[in-house]
Amino acid sequence: MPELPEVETIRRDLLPVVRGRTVRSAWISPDAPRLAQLVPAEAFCRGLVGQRIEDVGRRGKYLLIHLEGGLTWIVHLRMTGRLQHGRDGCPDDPYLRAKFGLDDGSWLCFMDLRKFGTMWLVDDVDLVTGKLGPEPLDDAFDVGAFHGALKRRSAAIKAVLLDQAVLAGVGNIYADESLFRAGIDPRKAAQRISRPAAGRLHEAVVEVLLEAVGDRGSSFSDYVDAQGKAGYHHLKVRVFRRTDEPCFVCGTAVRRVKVGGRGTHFCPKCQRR
DNA sequence: CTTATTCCCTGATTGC
DNA sequence: TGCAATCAGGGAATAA
Repeated sequence: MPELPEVETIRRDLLPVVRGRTVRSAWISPDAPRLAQLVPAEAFCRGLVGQRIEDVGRRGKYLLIHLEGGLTWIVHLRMTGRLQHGRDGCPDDPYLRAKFGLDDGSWLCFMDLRKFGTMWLVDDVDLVTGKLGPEPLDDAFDVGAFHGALKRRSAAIKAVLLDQAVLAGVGNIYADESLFRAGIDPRKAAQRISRPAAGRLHEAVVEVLLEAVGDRGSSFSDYVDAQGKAGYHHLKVRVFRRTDEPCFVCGTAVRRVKVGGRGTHFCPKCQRR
């Protein structure tokens, strides 16, 4: 499942191969009717053809392909979406939902088993990303403001970490990993997190995300980078999907519970309420 | 404003 | 073994 580190890896992969390229053709599969947002697929494709790619950015889990002339092509991969660059065409994949031909003969290929992925073509990025919280790897991710946001929420800290309006880009994997590193029980009410604990969590989120970016993301199931290769960070996780396996710190069996409707993994000894 | 629940989607897993 | 029910989860929509 692509979270901030996975989307950032794709951004970095795509930037040098698509910058300066012009979209020559666009196709969206009729079996992916929800892929193009706001406008029908045909209008979306028409709007994209002829556009030159100026830059590739990211906001949270959203990939921002900035086009010359002010439009931005926004891609969200959700659960199983993949965005790959093909030198001479797209992979022969039954879940290929869209493909975009570039003026150097290469292709941008979008695969998505579960069809949750979405794209927008907008002149105002804020229309899509306006409600997102701070970027955890920017200076804008301030400890004091973070603790203040937690103070206002009675929900479990795990659920609040997943709220993109509090913090942009953290999903299930990195929420569990960050809480483990900070030694906080994921079920603890966010408003009961002390200032020192909020400081530890702030630091843990940044560390975990930086390490995962360095490892080119985690490939638990579907995620691959823009070349179709897996990341490495799933080999290093401490709790995520390690149910009943021993904690690397204390040996206690990792527990799995549901928090905010999401599978949640933690060490009952290292992470206390 | 908040929180909890449902939905989208399909392959993998679980249960009888 | 076989088939149906459940699970996985990001985020939008909806209910309360």
